[in-house]
Amino acid sequence: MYELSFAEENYLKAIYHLSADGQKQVNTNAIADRLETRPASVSDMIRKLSDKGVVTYVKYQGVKITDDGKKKALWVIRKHRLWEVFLVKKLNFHWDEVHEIAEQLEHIRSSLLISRLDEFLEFPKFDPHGDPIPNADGVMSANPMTPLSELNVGSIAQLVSMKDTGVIFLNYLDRTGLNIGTKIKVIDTMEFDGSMEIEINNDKRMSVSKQVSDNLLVIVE
Amino acid sequence: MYELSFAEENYLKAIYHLSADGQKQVNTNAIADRLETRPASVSDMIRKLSDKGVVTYVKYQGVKITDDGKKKALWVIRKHRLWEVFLVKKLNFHWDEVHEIAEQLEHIRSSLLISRLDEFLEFPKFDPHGDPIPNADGVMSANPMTPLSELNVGSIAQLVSMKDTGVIFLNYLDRTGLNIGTKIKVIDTMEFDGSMEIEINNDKRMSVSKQVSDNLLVIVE
DNA sequence: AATAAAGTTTAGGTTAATCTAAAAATTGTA
DNA sequence: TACAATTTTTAGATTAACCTAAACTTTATT
Ligand SMILES: [Mn+2]
Ligand SMILES: [Mn+2]
Ligand SMILES: [Mn+2]
Ligand SMILES: [Mn+2]
Repeated sequence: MYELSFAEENYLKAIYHLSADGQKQVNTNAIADRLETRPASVSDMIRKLSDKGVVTYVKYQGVKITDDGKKKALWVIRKHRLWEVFLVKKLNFHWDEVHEIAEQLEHIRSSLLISRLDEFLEFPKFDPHGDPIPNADGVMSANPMTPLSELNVGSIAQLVSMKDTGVIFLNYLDRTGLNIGTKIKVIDTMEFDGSMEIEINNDKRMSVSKQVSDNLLVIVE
Repeated sequence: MYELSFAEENYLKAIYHLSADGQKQVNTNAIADRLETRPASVSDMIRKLSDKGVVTYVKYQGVKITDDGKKKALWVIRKHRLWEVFLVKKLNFHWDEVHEIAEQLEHIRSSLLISRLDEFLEFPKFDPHGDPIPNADGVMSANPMTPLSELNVGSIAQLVSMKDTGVIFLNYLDRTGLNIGTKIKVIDTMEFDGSMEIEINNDKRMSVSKQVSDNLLVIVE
């Protein structure tokens, strides 16, 4: 049972992300762009990955990730996202500061470490950017994200991402206490203007306009 | 400002440890032994480290770490030991399971990460093996470890390590409630057999033989 | 002091991961 | 369809980190 090098893991992850969950074939230049490397280096690496059985490869026709490759890519992604949660939830990093560090931490080898970390973080389903965390078997069990505005009265959901990521909107959210991870319960919806009465973190009640609820992406419990 | 590679960091750390805090010169074979590598590889690496100014080197006469090298080694050691504390205190690892994982984590590059981790762990002074954690400037401010047997009556200390790490001894300690971190107060010493009456965690009193107190390493408060 | 043993370095190779430049294949377009 | 543009691969290098085998220094022993 071989182990992938850091570089191989990074390539595999890039291929996975570029392939829309392993469906599409991925072109050499796309990989080179994403990893800020040269197409020639990508060709070299693709040969190696295909020898190891994590991708299939026909010259000049791009690369496709195999089931084994997908499993390995998702394991790296799981580690990356769990570490991001750790950095934000436990070490008080802001969600836009954690990527580079997680890029390093994702390569630490120890499945026991990751299961303990998962437990310590209370089995989060999403990372601080709202991306779902694969489980230990590489399955992303989580529901897809929906705009808050589509929920019915009584629904309980978790804020995981924003469509509008402009400073003005993010500032507004900061002021109101709407952060990624916040629990939201829909108390009421107002027909006439589409605004919504919500309760956040089982505590504070507030009203949000349709414009706001359209831009808040949540996962229903 | 260059950065050391993982391999360079591991060599430098080995040299630091083998040199008794940077005092002594270190021989090629000793480094090779410690890193389970070949003397020829060590010679190669020593040239590189000396080009980078972290060691001084006279052929056939071993290597000596420079002030800059010492600082860099201590930075890696700081990271290693803080991660060990994290693994034991937060992820419930046992102190004898953490070394290999810390050996990987020590190479993660981010000083902000380490200062946040330090804070999260409430600025620990010792790692789970009782070794002192250097501060951000590379200074180990903590008192050195001494065998419990050397303390005077009335001394208060913390159990930080064991000389004998055999299963039989560790089992004995488990049964008696003597764990790493335990607070120990010396109540009395018996001249005739060197045994000691101690109080642990401000609570239970017990007697330990000279053989035991010789093997318990403590830090005096 | 001479020689044997031990320790260390050098010479010459390998593998992983990168690069540039040039060749080859595919794709787009007139 | 022909040819140009784009994409991809190959050829040939480089650097880091290893290795074995052989040469060279230092140290220990008769
Ligand atoms: Mn990475
Ligand atoms: Mn993320
Ligand atoms: Mn290491
Ligand atoms: Mn330790």
